[in-house]
Amino acid sequence: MKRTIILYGLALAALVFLLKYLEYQLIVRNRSIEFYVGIVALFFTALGIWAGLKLTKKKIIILGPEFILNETELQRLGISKREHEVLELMAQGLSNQEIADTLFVSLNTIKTHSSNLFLKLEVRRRTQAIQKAKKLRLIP
Amino acid sequence: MKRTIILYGLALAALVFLLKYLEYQLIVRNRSIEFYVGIVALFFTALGIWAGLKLTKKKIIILGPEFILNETELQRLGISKREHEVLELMAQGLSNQEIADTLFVSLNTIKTHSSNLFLKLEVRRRTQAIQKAKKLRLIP
DNA sequence: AAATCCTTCACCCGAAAGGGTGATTATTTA
DNA sequence: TAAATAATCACCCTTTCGGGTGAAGGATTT
Repeated sequence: MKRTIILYGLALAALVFLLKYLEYQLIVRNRSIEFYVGIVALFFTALGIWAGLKLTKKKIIILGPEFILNETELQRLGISKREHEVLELMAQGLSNQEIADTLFVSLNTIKTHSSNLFLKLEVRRRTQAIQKAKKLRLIP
Repeated sequence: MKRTIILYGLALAALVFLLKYLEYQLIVRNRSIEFYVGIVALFFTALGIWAGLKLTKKKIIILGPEFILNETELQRLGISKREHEVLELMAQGLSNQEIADTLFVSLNTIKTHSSNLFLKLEVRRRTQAIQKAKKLRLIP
């Protein structure tokens, strides 16, 4: 930030110098006004681009990756709501028994859901299922 | 992109108009050159800022989150190189047997490594280990 | 009403994962 | 040199996972 302020100061100093120099040139030599105006235009266009870059850089870096559920893929794979719930809890590192307790159903039910999930996701292990589900943006 | 080109064209047209207008003003009225140069400077600074914004916007949005290994945390937890390797393969959804085959060691060795990993990461399952390792930026 | 889908649960079995203990070898450190 | 650390492997045992099959009840669709 300090550097930015210093550079702005230098740019203003350059502006004063440029104006005085052009004024001198206009008297000594005989060139059209457009020529000098063109130079000023070029100089300040460059200055503006630089300023524009400075202004945006930091703002855009703040942008974090936000999760948007890919419902299209969810439907394409035919994953039901309950299966999706199980998938989410699975991704949170819960065991089948813990998932069963969380959803108030039996362990066998969760086993059925997870087996169906593996078939639909075309994987063999829960770690792979989590990986693939994250890749397809089915879970955060 | 088309809009940008059109706007650039409009800006150039405005430049020509501005120059001619200033030329006329310089003859009819009696103002200093600095005044007109100042106007041009302002105009092109604004134009430059706008151009700068246009140029950066799309390029910077492409920036994805890049992985920087948290070696401090790695040392704090006392995770060795080999254990870290196993952790990475684990996160890729490989089974212990597959990890053993990849690293050309026995299944028992991988079991030892993974057990030590779970102790150091204070977790009970590999899914939790992967979760925690990602959170601590030990793996991508 | 019949077909389909979702959810639930059960049983069996084998494979994988995880916990504990102990041991060897090489490298590094004190 | 002795101690500590890292990597390797083995054996035993329990828990968890995953595959296969079957089935019952409810909701939706045809």
